[in-house]
Parts: sequence; structure tokens; C-alpha cells
Amino acid sequence: MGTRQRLIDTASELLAEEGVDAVTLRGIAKAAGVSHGAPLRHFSGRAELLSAVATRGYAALLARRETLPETSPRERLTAACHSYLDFALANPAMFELMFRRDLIDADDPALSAAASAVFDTFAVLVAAVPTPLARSGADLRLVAASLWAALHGLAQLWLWGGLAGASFAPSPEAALAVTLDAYLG
Amino acid sequence: MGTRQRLIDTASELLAEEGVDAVTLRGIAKAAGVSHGAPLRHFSGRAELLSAVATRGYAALLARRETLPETSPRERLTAACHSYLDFALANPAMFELMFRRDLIDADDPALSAAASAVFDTFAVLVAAVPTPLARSGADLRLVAASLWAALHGLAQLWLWGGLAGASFAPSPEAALAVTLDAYLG
DNA sequence: TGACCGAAGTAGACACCGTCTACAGAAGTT
DNA sequence: AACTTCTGTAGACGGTGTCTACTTCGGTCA
Repeated sequence: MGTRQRLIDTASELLAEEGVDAVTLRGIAKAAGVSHGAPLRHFSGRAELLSAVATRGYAALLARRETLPETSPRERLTAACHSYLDFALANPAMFELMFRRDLIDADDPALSAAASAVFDTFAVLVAAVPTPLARSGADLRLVAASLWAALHGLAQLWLWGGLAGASFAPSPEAALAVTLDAYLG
Repeated sequence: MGTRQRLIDTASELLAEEGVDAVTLRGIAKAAGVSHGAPLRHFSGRAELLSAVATRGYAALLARRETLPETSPRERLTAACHSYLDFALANPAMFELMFRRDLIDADDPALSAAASAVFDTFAVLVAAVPTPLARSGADLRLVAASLWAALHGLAQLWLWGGLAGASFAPSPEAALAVTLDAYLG
């Protein structure tokens, strides 16, 4: 296996185990058993390596779409929403990296393609459900964007520390249920 | 004026002008005209200084609640939502800092108090509006959390790069309108 | 075959970062 | 007047990303 691929693998493991702070170019190199300068032979810099890692994250998110139940469009959509939240909570470091534009290169073609694919497939799922919003004539892609943002905010806020410190501490699933209620009626 | 306060001021300006990457302890010290070690006489470390800056951000967010129109609860809530999004888009670096738990100390008492106050006042606004969700018996604080998350996700996603790269690029206001439609019916 | 040449890995240097420590002075207290 | 505390400075240390030689190895071509 090529060094380039091993660097991405090692970085992914390091990310999952030690968090986003640990994904340092030198640390990855050491964990991969190469010198600290070796990664620069395969990537233009840290951002490019981490972009490759994040791209893998978007791919994993997309892969979850293949495992949705083959039932009603509505159930498929709610399952996809749960899947998104589950992914974020199960892979917090990867999820954080995927949206840290100071660590990755947002213009990376593979990365933005993967990210767009995630949104596009989500938009398709949304379009298949006759929500009250859709009945009222709203732009379906706008509804998809709005719902995705709601999901994303839920994940982000929860990873951030939930509403800990606030006077009560709901579970993310409970909040998601309310969100889905709002959108799907 | 004490050095401590000037450090917070300088850091805030630096944050707004140069972004979150520029808010380095040494950079702040230089901009404030003191030696690189001086900040450590007033703060235990970078996290404590940045927590003070972020606390100011939450305070600014809270202050916007004072300027809401004295009309119907529904209009007050929608105005508060627009205000939240406006704040994020107008102060992207501050908004980012406020939710970067690797840069600030989430356990800072002043910080968590300010953050909780923001959520609590938002929950009060939500509770005053007879949304369809409320009528269906949902926990009002849960509704507030869900709506806040939706707002937050909208802001975050937009700052992240909007849905640029996706097949279409909606304005954040348009997406917010859909979100409010979903929740307020 | 032998010369060449580019790709890949290494080691060292540089500037920057956060943090720690030793030191100097100023201010206030006993 | 002596002593202690507070505030600021300067230097050091380990860590980071990136750049620049320097090797080394594999394949290509005369």
C-alpha cells in the first residue's frame, strides 16, 4: 500500500481516537512510521491531507444513504435524519473536521463534490415527501436546505455541550423528534 | 484603563478584523503594546482570555433582545430569529469563536452564564407563541431547543460556505423564512 | 550495460505558537 | 525602613507547519 494512502488511514484513526487537535502533520507522520517531512511529498500541506480525510467522512455519510429502509418516503427521510445525527454523535471528531474550514481546503474538488453529493441525495429524499411546506408551494430545495440546517444545528449544538448549563438537558433524539414534527407535520 | 481590559478589547478588535486564526496570545500582546508574557499575568492562559472575549459576544447577542419590537409575541420571536442570524453573518469570527470549545473554556462561569441567558430568554420568547407544536402538547423548552438548533445550523452552514457548490445557492433569509414557516405554521 | 533523472524519504532549519521561569521594579503594608 | 505582592519583561523549552538541501532508489533511454 502506498504511503499516501497509509497517511490518510493513519490520520483517520488518529482523528477518531485522539480528536481533531491530535491530527497534526508531525503526529500523523510519526504514527505512520515516516519522517516528519514525508507527508509533504504526497500533500501540498496539512490542509490537503485533512481534506482527504474529511472527504472520506462525507463518503461515509453518503454510504449510510444506501442502508435506508425501502418503505415510505416519509420513513426514509426520518431514517436519514436520524442517520445524520447518529453519525455526528458517533464520530464527533470527524464531524467537526468536516466543517472546520480553517483545517481543510473547501475548494478541494473531491471534497466539495462529496459534500454536494450528500446534500443532493438529501434533497431528493425531501422532495419525495409531501410535507405541509411543499403543499404550500415552497421551493423544495429550500425546504431541504432548511431541514438540513436544522439537523446540522442539532448535531453541532449537541456536540458543543448540549444545552448543559441551561435549566434542562434534553436528549438529542427528543429534540430531533420535535424538529421532524415541525417539518413533516 | 487596566491592562486586563485593554487585552480583551484588543483581542476583540483583532478577532473582528483578522479572524479567529489571528487571535493569538502573542499577537494580542503585541497589538496591545505589551510583552508577549504580559497576558499571562491577567489570564491563566489563552483559553481564559478568549473566554472573556466570547462572553462579550454572548452579551452582545443578549443585548439585541432589548431591541425587539413591542408587538405580538409571534413578531417578537421572528425578529429574534432574524437577529440571531444577522449577528452571526455580521460577526462571523466572533460567532465562530463562541462555539469553538477548543479555544475557550466551556466551564468558565461568566461564559456559561451568558450562554445560558441567551438560551433562556429565547425559550421565553418561544413559550409566548402558540405554535402548532405547542398546541400538540410538545415540551416548550424542547421546542425552543429545536428551533434554536435550526437557527444555529442555518448560521453555521451559511458561514461554512452556504450551499455553494450545490446545484443552487439560496439566500440565508430565504432559508430562514422556510424554517420559521415550519415551526410557526 | 551504464548513465541519467525524477520520485520519495530524511534531517535540519526557520518562524511562530503557548507556556514556564527567572528577574526587575513599583506599590503598598507592617 | 524592610518586606511582600503585583505587574511587566526577557529568555527558554517543546511543539507546530513549511522550506530547503541531501540521499537513495527505481525506471528510462542512449
